[in-house]
Amino acid sequence: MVLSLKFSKAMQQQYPFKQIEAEAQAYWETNQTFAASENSDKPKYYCLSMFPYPSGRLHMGHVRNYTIGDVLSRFHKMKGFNVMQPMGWDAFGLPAENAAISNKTAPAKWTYENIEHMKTQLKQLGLGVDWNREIATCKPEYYKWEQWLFTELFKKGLIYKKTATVNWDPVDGTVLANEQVIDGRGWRSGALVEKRDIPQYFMKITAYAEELLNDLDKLDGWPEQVKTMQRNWIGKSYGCEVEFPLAPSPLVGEGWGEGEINELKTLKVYTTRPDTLMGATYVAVAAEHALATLAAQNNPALADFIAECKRGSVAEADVATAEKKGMATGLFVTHPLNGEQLPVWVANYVLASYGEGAVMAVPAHDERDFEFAKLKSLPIKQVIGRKVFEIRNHDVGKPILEQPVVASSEFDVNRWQQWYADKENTFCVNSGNFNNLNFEQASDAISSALSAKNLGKRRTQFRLRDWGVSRQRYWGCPIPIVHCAKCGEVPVPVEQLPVRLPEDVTMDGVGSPIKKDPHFYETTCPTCSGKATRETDTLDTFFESSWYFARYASFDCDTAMVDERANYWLPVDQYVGGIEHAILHLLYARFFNKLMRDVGLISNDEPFTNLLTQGMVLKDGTKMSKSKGNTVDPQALIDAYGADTARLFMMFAAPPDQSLEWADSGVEGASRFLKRLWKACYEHVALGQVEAYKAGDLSAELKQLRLQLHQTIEKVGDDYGRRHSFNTAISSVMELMNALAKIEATDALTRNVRQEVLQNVALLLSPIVPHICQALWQELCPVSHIICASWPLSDKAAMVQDTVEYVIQVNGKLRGNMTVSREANRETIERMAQDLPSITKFLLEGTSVRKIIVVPNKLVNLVIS
RNA sequence: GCCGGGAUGGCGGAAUUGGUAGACGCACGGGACUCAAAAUCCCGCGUUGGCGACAACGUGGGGGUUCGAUUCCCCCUCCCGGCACCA
Repeated sequence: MVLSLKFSKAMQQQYPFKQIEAEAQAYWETNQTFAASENSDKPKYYCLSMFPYPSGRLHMGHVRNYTIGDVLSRFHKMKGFNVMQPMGWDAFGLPAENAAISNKTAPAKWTYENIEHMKTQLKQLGLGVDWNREIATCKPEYYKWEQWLFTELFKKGLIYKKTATVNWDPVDGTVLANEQVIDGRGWRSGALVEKRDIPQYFMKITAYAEELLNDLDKLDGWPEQVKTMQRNWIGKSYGCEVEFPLAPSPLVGEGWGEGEINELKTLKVYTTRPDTLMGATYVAVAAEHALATLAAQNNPALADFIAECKRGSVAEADVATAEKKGMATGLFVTHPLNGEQLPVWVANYVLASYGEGAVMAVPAHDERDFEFAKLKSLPIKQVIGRKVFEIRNHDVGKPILEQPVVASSEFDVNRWQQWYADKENTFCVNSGNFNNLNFEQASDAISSALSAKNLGKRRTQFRLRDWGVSRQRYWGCPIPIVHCAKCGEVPVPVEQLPVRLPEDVTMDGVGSPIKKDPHFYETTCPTCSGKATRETDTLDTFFESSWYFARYASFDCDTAMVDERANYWLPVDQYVGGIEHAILHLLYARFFNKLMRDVGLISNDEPFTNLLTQGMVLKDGTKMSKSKGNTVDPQALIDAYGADTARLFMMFAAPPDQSLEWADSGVEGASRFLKRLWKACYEHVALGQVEAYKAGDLSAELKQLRLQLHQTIEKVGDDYGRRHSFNTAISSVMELMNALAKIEATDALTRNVRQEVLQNVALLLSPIVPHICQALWQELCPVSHIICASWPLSDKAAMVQDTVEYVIQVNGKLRGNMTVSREANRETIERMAQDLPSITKFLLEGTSVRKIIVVPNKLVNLVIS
């Protein structure tokens, strides 16, 4: 009685979320509950969510991402793992520069203020994060080490310099990001954007293409869709290099055969379809191709056309969707096998950055070549045929005509293109010696014929290109190179690192401040001590986010990029982040992991064992993002309902990997559920403390409740651990609470069962709504603390059922159901099904049961006619 | 354009290995409580026909495989993500 008084006083009738959440968060902070240590007997579990860009305020995507990571972290802690969940800031980037210009502040100041604010917000969410390990990529202690890695890779030749094309705003005189080009114009100036070549540093990611591709097979814990996207991005293909000798031409006049033309005796192309070589009717080169430049020398019209092609953004989506344009160069090449003269065209649909920047065009079979050939009235020659199949009712797909269709009187290019895609059932036609060979045979024969003439050879090609890491921007990590007139490009020695980025700058909107700051760029050569200049470009911000996962393990190490603790924590056991990072970020991080392995820093091959790609949070059908200005501020949600409601709603609204369309309604439902849960515990505790059910004869109703409880324990564990299906976990706990609410009795045994249910509900929900569960546990089990509790085990004995429900179908339609003893044999089940009153009416005279399908413990289907 | 996804009631979603379509929640309608309202609790809620029992239809559209398809196969439409300098 004394106890009951105490509890009814301590526990308020209303659900006081503000007080509960503040108390729980203070408890975790005081007790350093989530501080991770390498000294543990438990298996380690490194749970990492993609760190945020400090844009100013938390958005719903962050709430979703970090709640998912937190649920998994807390669940694994309960399952007995030594958990580390760190947090940090992807702090360099373009938005800070834009904000600095419009707010007349320095990017550093803006960034640090945002970090402070967002950190407060993240703490309000109640994440089980080890904040001791917090990192910000804009701090010299962090970027010092990527500068060091840069110099090491530079010395190894894995970083090199070459020219690359950027978007150039001729009015502002600046390089534009693809995002800053709107409909081919600069977003501030409105000027038509031009493509411009500038020298830049590149990382040789192509040297790792094969391994990056092959190791995808090891990543069983990654979604298939992400691995497929990466495979296609790396794009390994088996094809053939073909050389088309250049025919002499009056257009190039005196220059022909001399000087640079000597290097252009042939036009080299790469094709994945050597079997169609005999169908090539022209060749096309990109506007950037050397042959285009050469042909334009004495051809002003062509020079104008090339200039036109060089207008607009460099983004591949823009290039690939542009209206097809082309111009003949007046040059011809010789077909390497049949000797025909083929015209050389400059075409805007040829990508300069893939293969050789030139293609052989087979308009009969390739859609883009066809469209271009039609536009320019170029010849079209069919070289692939297919056996014709006549489809009759009972012998579908059996070939009845063995003759190929060589030429169609009607122009049926659609069919030809289908045959091109079908490498299995097609063969060459109109191809001289190669007629009747299939794809494999023709590809081999044609490649051999080319090799014999020294005009081509088999080749493996990757679509993946080396990674350009130079940015002509201020708010990024300075590239640690010194340019010396005598010694060339000199990497900054480790003792002179970091090359610090000055933080006290004024952004005037025209170029990077460090490019105009002699204090920054004037220096001496580390090798000869002569006058020299610093590189003023900074690194792509993907550089920082490609290795942060390793730094969390060695967050305070000041002697190396990472230390031996990295090998304890790595690889990350669970990585959680947006699907929009499926290719670039995840590929670069995998690449860096291998680079760090190869310089001896870590030993694992892959950084992320399991990957959960969360779907986008959408608003009005489009991605919620600051740049689109359609964000919903989660702060209002937390203020009005508390973090637990926000967390519960985000987890309940959609499965984590699906996109989630934001809707304000629905939050109320989450809040109502927590209030009901609170009330149920309040009413229970108010009657005095009891033990959870251990033994005793239960009514059918209580047996049923315990059955549901223990089924729910199993389901929720499976939903968290294996399925990552948080929404269904929540709904099954809701169902359990609905069942509990129907039981009103307050006798001792009922109260024991109710205690058991409520205790377990607190445990099951604590990964999702940790604050309220901690408060409820204090009332339900005041002698222990929920943060130390293990994941509950289900009681197998409670789950034994002696009957099974069967569904009865007639011809696949639901017509009845029945309860059958678990021991019933098949004959009994079949007979019982046919004897059901709801079934007998379908078994009238004139019908007969043709077949009975029995799916054990599920259904019976009577097939009648 | 290319690569990868998605589409289920008025809405978010469930159906885990081809086996009861619509769990759970929201919204809505009705009722209880209240002077009244809010909150809370109870009941109903795919569409069509029927007083009803019930029946037919129904998972973006079209075809196919199967005793049985939201689930597998083929074709199409629309929407979303990525496309190398947004992060």
